[in-house]
Amino acid sequence: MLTIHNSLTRTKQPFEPIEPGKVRMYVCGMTVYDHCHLGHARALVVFDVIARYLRWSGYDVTYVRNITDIDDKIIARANQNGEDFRDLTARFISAMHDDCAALSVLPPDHEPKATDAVDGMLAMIGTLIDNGHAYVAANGDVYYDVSAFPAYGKLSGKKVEDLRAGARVEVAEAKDDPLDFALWKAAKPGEPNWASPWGPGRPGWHIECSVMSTAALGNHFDIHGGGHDLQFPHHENEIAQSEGATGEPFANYWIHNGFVRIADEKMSKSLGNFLTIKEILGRYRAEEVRYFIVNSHYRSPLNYSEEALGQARGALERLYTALRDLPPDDGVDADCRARFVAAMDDDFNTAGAVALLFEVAREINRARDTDPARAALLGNTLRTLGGVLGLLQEDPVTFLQAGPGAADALDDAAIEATIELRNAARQARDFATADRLRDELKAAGIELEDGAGGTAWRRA
RNA sequence: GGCUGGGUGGCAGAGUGGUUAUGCAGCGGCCUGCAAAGCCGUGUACGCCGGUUCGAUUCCGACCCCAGCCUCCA
Repeated sequence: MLTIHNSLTRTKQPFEPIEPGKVRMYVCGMTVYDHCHLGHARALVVFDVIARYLRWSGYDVTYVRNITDIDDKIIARANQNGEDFRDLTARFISAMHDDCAALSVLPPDHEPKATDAVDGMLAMIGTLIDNGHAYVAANGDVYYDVSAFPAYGKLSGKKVEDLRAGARVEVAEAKDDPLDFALWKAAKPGEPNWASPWGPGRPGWHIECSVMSTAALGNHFDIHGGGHDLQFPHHENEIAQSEGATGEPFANYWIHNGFVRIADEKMSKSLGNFLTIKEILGRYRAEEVRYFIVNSHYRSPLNYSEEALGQARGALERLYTALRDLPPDDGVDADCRARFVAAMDDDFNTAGAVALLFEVAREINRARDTDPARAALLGNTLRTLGGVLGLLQEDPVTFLQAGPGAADALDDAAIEATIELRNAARQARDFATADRLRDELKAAGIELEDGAGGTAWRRA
């Protein structure tokens, strides 16, 4: 039985989909004005794993992850570059897709863009005005009236009075209440804009997600996810908009992933302490990054460090080494599967699931010589369960020989030629020469392993 | 200040009212010409102080410290 920690209730609860066997899930995606950083990678990977696991568990999953392709930052960046905002966003959407592919993040079923959903936003804003949840301000903006939604604060645990007490003073106050937020922003000169009943303008950020989610999944759906920083105000506002407009409950389960930290601080654009996915992939393999993310619980803070990524490399080497030289098999060991499921069913405990992977690897190594059939079965088990986490899908020898990915001093042919020379020396019991050749390779980053079937090598 | 979530062995990171997490690194052994890989063994970890209990890292209370949100943010 799958249990999920629901941000809405702040408790772990059994997962019961609205429609048996089906899961409808919406996750807030990227605002595309720059390259994705490691924090984005975590969100991408976390929800990718959740979608993969739900599917593997037998659910018919509809996974929607949006793209915010119009907002203040996009406009500012496009102006700064002197280009049309559409060119800017097209470029970064493409870059994001490259990052996703590198990290084995599967495409969602739908990936709606805000600029394609403006009609729906106009409709929802109209409904909110009509039913008294929103108002048109003197400056042409349309605001949501927080006081008309008594449940406001239920997701974030905040009280309206507290928020009002802490509210910052706004310049040029057009709102009735500092807590009210923009649904529609009247166009300023030179800004991209769309026609609306309230004059030309553009949508507020929060309304986008209310509209794109319900358009794809219906008014009431199962899971809504996103980064922990979106919980307030973004997700709180989505609830207010959607429930205010439809009168139906919005999402049943809210899932928020924790941040990536660097030196005990949140990694973010605004702090400027971020590493882009591309930068990291220049130094570490994508699978190492993915392992690093999946090796901790999705709600915990994840501290970035060189050492942690280095440990991911060692861990994956162990797993792939166990997978090497096994006969094919298409079975999955029932006991291992059950233990994997028990971990994942406990609020997607990927760290516990990864621990099980290592136990399977040890069993393979034990059975390898004594019970090859069992080793083969466990090998397929390891590969299959790893695959649910998006890991261990490469050919083991390819993975081990590929090394860290930096430019290599020696190519494969040179390595193999040296190994042949060395083995000839070993044959002649000229161990001094053999050891010298091995030392040369080691100096070039190549580790040798003499086995019954010959000499294997890998880049360390 | 209000509201969230944390503090686990050298590092990373799960979990539990009493019995081995797991990985990386280390140490000893086996294997090996020697290594490597692998296997076996090996670490009196659970922020501090009280309380409940036969027994608490695990429950309760106070305290200290850290991060996040309250402004754009995965």
